Amino acid sequence: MGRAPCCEKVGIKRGRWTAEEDQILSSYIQSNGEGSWRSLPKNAGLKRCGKSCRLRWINYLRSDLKRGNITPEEEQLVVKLHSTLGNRWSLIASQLPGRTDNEIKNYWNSHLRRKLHNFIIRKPSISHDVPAVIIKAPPTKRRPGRTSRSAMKPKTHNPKNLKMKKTPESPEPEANVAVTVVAQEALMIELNGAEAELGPCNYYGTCHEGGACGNNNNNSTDGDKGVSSFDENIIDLLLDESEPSHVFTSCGGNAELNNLGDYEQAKGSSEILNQENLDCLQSCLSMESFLNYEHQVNNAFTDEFIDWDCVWQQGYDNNICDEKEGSDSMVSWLLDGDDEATIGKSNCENFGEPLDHDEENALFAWLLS
DNA sequence: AACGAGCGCAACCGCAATGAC
DNA sequence: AGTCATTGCGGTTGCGCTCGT
Repeated sequence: MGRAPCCEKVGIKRGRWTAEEDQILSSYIQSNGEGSWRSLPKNAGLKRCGKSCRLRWINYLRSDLKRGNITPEEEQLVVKLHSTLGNRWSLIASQLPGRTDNEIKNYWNSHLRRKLHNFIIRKPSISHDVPAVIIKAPPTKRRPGRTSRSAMKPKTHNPKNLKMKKTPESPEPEANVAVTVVAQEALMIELNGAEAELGPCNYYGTCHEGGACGNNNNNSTDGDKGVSSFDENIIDLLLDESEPSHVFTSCGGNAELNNLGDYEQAKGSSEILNQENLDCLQSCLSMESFLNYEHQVNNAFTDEFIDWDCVWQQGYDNNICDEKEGSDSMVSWLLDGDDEATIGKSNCENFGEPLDHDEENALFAWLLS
C-alpha cells in the first residue's frame, strides 16, 4: 500500500511564498503555536501543503532566525562539525543558533564543498621537501556548456568505473584546476604496454603494515625505486579517452603492480595482483565513505587519485585503510587523531599522531582561505 | 546590449523515524 | 504486533540573478 500524500495536491499552491502568505502563517502560528501542520493550512486559510507551511516557518519565518551571511566563525564550525557529523545538517545546525539545516546544507553545497575540493587539488606543497609537479590547465575561462543537474549528481562508487579514461559523459577537467601531483608518488603508468614507474610511494601502500606509509621519504623501502621524472603528459594520458592508459599503484613491500584500470579483470588473478595486494586494494576501494566525498565533486576517479596524493603531500595524510567507522567525511580523517582507528597525519616520523592545535588551525585556515 | 552559463537560494520530494491507535 | 498518520531530514530541483563573453 502506498503512503498517502501529505496533502491533497489539487488546489495546493506551490512555489515562492508571498508576503501575504508569510503574514498569514506567522500570525496563525503566533496565535496557535507550532504543530498540527497537516491541519494548519486549512485552519489558517492557506492554500498550501502542511509540509510547505512547516518548512516556510522553520526556515524563514521563525523569529529566532539569524539573518545575513555565514560568518567565518560559523563557517569554521560547520567545517569542523561536518567533519565529525557528516551530512547531518540538522545536528550541525543545532550547534549554530539561528541557522537552519537547510541554510547550512545549501551553504555547504554551494560554498564549502567546492572550497574543500579546490583545497585538495590546487594547493602546492607546503610541508614536504618533495617537489610538487604542478600541471596547470589553461588560464581560467568559463567552460562553455551549462552543467546539467544530473551531471552534478554524486556518483556512487563502482569499481567497474575505475577505468582511467574519460567517457563521453565525463566532463573535461576543470579548466582552472591546477592538478598537483607529488613527484614521489607511486603512480605507475602503463603506456602502450611499457611501464613507466613514477614513484615509490602511494597511499595504497599504507594498507600494509598497519597503515604506516613508510614511503613519504627517501628512507622508504616499500617499493621505493625513486622518481626521475613526471610530466604532464602522464596526466594527459590519464585523462585522454583515446589512450588505453592505466594507472598502477604499488601496494607496499611487494611492490606488485595493481592495475586499477583492469581491477575487475584482475580480481583473483595472481598474475596481476597477489592476494595480499588484492586485499589491500579491495579494502581501499571498498571504503564507500572515503569515496563518497570525492564522488560528490568529481566525476573521475582519476581526480580522487590525484587529490589524495595532494592530501598526502600536505602532510595531512591519513591511513585510509583505518577508516573511522561511521564517518563519511574526509576532513574527519584529517583532523581526528584521538581515535586509534583514525590517523591525523602521517609521515614517517610521527605517523599516527593527531594534528596539534596549530596544525589544525593551519588546516582550517587553509581550508577557508 | 544581448545572450546564456553558472551560481545560490528557496522550495519540493521521498524516505525514515516516531507515535498513536 | 501491525497499520497508518504525522513529522523530520537529507537529497534534489527550479528559478532568478550575476557575470563573462
